[in-house]
Amino acid sequence: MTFSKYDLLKLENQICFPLYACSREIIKRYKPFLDEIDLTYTQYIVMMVLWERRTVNVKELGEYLYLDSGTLTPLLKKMESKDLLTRTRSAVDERNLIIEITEQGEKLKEQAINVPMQMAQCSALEPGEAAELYRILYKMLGRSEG
Amino acid sequence: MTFSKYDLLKLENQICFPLYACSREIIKRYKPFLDEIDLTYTQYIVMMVLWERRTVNVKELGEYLYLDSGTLTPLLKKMESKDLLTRTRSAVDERNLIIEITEQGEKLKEQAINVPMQMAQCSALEPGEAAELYRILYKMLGRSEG
DNA sequence: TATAATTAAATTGTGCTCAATTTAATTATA
DNA sequence: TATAATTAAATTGAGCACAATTTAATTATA
Repeated sequence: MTFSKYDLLKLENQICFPLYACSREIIKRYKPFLDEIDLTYTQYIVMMVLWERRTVNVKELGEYLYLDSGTLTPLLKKMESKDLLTRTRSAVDERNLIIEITEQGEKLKEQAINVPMQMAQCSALEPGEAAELYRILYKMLGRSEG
Repeated sequence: MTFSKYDLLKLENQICFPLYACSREIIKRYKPFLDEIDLTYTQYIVMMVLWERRTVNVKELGEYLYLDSGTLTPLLKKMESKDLLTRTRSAVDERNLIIEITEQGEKLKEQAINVPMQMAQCSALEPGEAAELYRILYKMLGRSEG
């Protein structure tokens, strides 16, 4: 077996590529389940934050989800028009936009409960592997946990 | 500690979310290095295939990269206009579009060689962790290797 | 061998994603 | 307290990503 400096440029030697491919493949697997509750994947993770916290501002939301206002602003406007959340300027500091879940948004949680269960069926990983994957990914993200 | 059926809906209990976030964060880290050789990340992985194989058709390329013609067609047209590759219908079967690397494209490999080296500096993972991550991701993708 | 079925790209339309810039509000400083 | 610096969202523009449909070529079948 001989090695070349070009080996580093082979697709099979990249760590980012399977990460990128895997992320998109799994999001595709979510699609049929998310279609049933009329959410895109990005809308779904926004709802996850709101189901836990009820209220959050755009900056915090962006930090949680690693998304910026260029992505979030139009997304949140669309979700507001779907009556999943409200957008209100903070009275204390008008630079901040406060996102709050609506009753409709809360209700959706009951239907969404089936999504992670259905997705779990799709995974080919052993529980230990999933845990290890989880740990490594959060290490890469530079957080100790979620 | 009490558990609820809603725990499954918490962002911190998802495996897809850190995958999705991590993928985008790493691609962002590539950007300054890829800017130097005037490639986007998607163009970079197309070039990786061409640096290894010189020639490939769109269907095969899509299988390697998990991308469809809706993504690849405009991408490849742009790369053709940058003189990185040529697009030619197969004489044997005109449904197939043959992508071939140009001399320019070959030359770019010399500059690109620095990209994986520079990226390696950015990684916070131990070699063993990177290997394990790699193994698990390809298992999820349903391939034995890259 | 006409017709039907299949296949490979291209096209269309929707929805992110992000860098860079702008706008408006707040805070720090001369 | 005016002015400068900082901050949070919004805006703009470029580039994917993908589902669904269309077009054109090839293969299978009646």
